[in-house]
Amino acid sequence: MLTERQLLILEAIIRDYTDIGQPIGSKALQQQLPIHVSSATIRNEMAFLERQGYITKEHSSSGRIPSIKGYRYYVDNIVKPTKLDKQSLGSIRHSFDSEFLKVDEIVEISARILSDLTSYTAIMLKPESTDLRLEGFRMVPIGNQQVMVILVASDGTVESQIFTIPQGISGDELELVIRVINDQVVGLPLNQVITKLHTALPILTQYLKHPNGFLDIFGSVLDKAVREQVYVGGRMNLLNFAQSNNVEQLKSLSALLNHVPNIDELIDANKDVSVRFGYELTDKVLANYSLISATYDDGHNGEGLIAILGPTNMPYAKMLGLLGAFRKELTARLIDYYHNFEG
Amino acid sequence: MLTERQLLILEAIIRDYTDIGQPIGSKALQQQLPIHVSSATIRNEMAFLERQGYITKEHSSSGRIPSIKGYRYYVDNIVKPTKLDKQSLGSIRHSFDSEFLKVDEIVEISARILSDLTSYTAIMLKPESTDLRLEGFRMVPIGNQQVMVILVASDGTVESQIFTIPQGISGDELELVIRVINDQVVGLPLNQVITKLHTALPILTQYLKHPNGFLDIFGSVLDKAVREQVYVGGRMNLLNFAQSNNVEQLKSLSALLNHVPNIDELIDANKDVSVRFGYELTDKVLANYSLISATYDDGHNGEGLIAILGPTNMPYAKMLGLLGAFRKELTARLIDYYHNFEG
DNA sequence: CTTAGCACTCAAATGGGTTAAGTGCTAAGA
DNA sequence: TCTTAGCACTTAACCCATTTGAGTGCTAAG
Repeated sequence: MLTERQLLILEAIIRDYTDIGQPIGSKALQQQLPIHVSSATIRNEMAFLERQGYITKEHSSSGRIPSIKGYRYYVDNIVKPTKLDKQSLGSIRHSFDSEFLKVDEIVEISARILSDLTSYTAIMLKPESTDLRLEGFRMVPIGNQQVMVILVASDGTVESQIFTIPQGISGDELELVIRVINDQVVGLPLNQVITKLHTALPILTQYLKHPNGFLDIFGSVLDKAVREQVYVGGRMNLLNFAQSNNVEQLKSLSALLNHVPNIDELIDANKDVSVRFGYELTDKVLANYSLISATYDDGHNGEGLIAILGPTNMPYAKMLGLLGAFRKELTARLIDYYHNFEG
Repeated sequence: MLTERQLLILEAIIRDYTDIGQPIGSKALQQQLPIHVSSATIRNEMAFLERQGYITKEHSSSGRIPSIKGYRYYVDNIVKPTKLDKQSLGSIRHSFDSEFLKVDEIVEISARILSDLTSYTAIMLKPESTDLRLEGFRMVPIGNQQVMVILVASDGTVESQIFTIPQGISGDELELVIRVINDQVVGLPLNQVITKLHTALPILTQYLKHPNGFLDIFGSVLDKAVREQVYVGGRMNLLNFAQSNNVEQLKSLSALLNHVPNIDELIDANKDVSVRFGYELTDKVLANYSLISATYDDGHNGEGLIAILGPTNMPYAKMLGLLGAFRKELTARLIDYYHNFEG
């Protein structure tokens, strides 16, 4: 158990270190602590904190830096999220303002807003759409030989795709295709639609199996609607915080962002907002980095994920405040979205 | 005028320098030149080339590196584009394979392919769509309160947008809107559509002017179709070739990519494939870098632009070969696209 | 015109000396 | 028992001189 003074010192070390990025010495601490003790006393306390594993040194005569245990203790027990400033809140709301945004776009925009506000890299996961059904199907003639195929899912998601009608299919045949699809697969869960079209409707296969035909269209469009999608904002912000002299590391981080793995490992599912340190993860690419994540629930699908990837020495108080507020705004915006759709 | 031997030496210097990135000395040249002369002779020739301004030194006793004049002479007079290898050609064709791609997607994919094949950064400009007309207009009911608005341009471009019907507009009123739009603005050039809707159809304004109403939809959708669009592939490849120790420069390059300026200055419009060196440009952000660009013509719109941004010491022979071949493939793909649309 | 030979140049690497920030420890004071 | 002044000690960072090696220009002979 840490004394009041030790807590003060640990917090000050972390706050200073996340500010200036340099090891913190006893004299620097002395000057800014609210209590007045000599630097020798602070050194004693620091030695204690080091024995307990909360801080560490870069070399035997350097100042102290927080250890992972120290960071962990700080984010779990000490930190108070900073209230988000009016201006940032305004810019979040402004970005969500348009009524025409689809869920995908809202999530994508979110990644950009977050990376802009933090100068770090933002990762957004769209909620996994389980038990979606195919609610509607339209086919709209566009040009001589083209139609637009439109699929509407039960959550209001709309996907569309232009499709060139193969030579030798008459209008009547198309009518038939449309009718059968409406009768047979509208209402089915999305993941059963393709199977049903493949197996249960042999009568259609002569049209459906045409190369590059309907089945491909359906497949790719359904895929788009169902697939768990990851949006990354501010990739280039890596340059702000990653060790820019180590190009190899920058590249592997960048590669990681293109293929975000093991989401479950990256978050603490028990909390609305959680902090994971790269050192705590098995994948050592993320050592030196820290992931602050929050879940959000749009009320219609599974949980989505918001995450900020930054250096281990992030200003956690500010980031946690920002992420918490953003989480609320996003959830409100999504609920509003579905409200519009249903109302 | 340069002698045969001087040409050989200049070419070898450039080839080696683009390979290894180090100044080239007389002995290294001696070993690989097809002619057999002493290093002293080569030194004499190098001194001559330096007096003429084709090569230069980093310091008084270093090997030689090409000057901009040397690069310019090389790309204008010496270089022979390397034939693209079968494998790369295959991967280009494979990426263009799907029949369902829209022009935007083809161009976007192009940026990715090019950056992957070169390890540099690719910039693609969609042809500016002048004199497009609005060829078709559809409105498809989707949910209780939503319709999908679909606009078809005369080149086959299709843009769509979900639209929530304002409260208090009846089905009959919507019918009226649709009919008037079909009668009055279908067939007009895209850039006149909005004006016409605004001014010449006061009868509709009560519906059209509704907050977040049709006019906004039309505006944003038309905008998407007309706007000159820039796609950038391989931003992260900057890390491969930009001076990675200079984070500031990386950022300004990255910023440049987000707002590609003065296209006309960047290309030599007289050639299918051209090379511009950053040092030749007024904007000094691009000093040290080189832009290989090619135009392409889809036969329906203005010219589009393909460009590769890399270091000044790029392997030009290979890059020119690649870009030339890519240009052909892309043009063929686009012609095929429009053929499908019209056929 | 070519080439061997040689003095010369300069960046990069190496290594010693100094500085400054910071520590741990000890002994005295409250 | 806790706090503090004092001091010896450690180490990265910086500076500066020296060495090394790759490469050049020039000269004189073939």
